[in-house]
Amino acid sequence: MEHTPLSAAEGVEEAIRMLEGRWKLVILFHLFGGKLLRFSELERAIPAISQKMLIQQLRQMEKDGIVTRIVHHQVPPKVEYGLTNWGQSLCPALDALLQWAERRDPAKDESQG
Amino acid sequence: MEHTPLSAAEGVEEAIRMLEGRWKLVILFHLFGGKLLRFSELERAIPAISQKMLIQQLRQMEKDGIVTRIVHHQVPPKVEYGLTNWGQSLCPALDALLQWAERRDPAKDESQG
DNA sequence: CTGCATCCCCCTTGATACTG
DNA sequence: CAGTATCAAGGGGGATGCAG
Repeated sequence: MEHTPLSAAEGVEEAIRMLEGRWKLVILFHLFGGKLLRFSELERAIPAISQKMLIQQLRQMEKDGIVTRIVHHQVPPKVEYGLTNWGQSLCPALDALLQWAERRDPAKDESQG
Repeated sequence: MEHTPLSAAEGVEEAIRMLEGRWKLVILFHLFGGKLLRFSELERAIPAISQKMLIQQLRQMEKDGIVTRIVHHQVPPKVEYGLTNWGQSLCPALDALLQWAERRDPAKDESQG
């Protein structure tokens, strides 16, 4: 099955919505590599984010099947967040995005035709 | 130069901001392949977008060096939009994103550990 | 046809305080 | 430690009207 620009746009549009928001990608980057991070660890890793935003984005991504939430029933509470297989599979895409981002400075050739 | 998850997040974050918004990716998809589209053609290609959003996102991306604006000084006015080389180089990233998006349905294995 | 300006809504984000 | 509740602010985005 091939994808036309139209249908491709449709498909990606949905994916994009899952990644939208000011913090999701940042969170994902901290989770890549199969790392499991506690709520507080993520908080410390991303100082600029508020608890509300962190939990909100996390929940959203969990609902979308990108991240998993692992609850350890103990005192004090311990909850870890990681990526699902699908979430892990986002790595190539994000990496490509990173490559692109780094192409900004060098060899910037505005002429497109 | 290697990139830590932290610095990678920082770099991509800026790239992401350029792609953020409900319509930018959709617009980009219609422009991939070196296609030049007129304003009205883009409008028709993306019925759900308003003129304001279209021109706004276009301008933004032009400012960011992703798209080029080609004005034909004639009557009636004719303006075409296309991708810069840098914009074209986004293709792999978007394609990877597309691959990811299409992995949703098949082989969906939530178990991540 | 192309593009900009204005008004308006409301969702996202954010700051703070509180609970289990 | 983890998560929720509430209130306030800003910007994204929609509808409409106007101009070159």
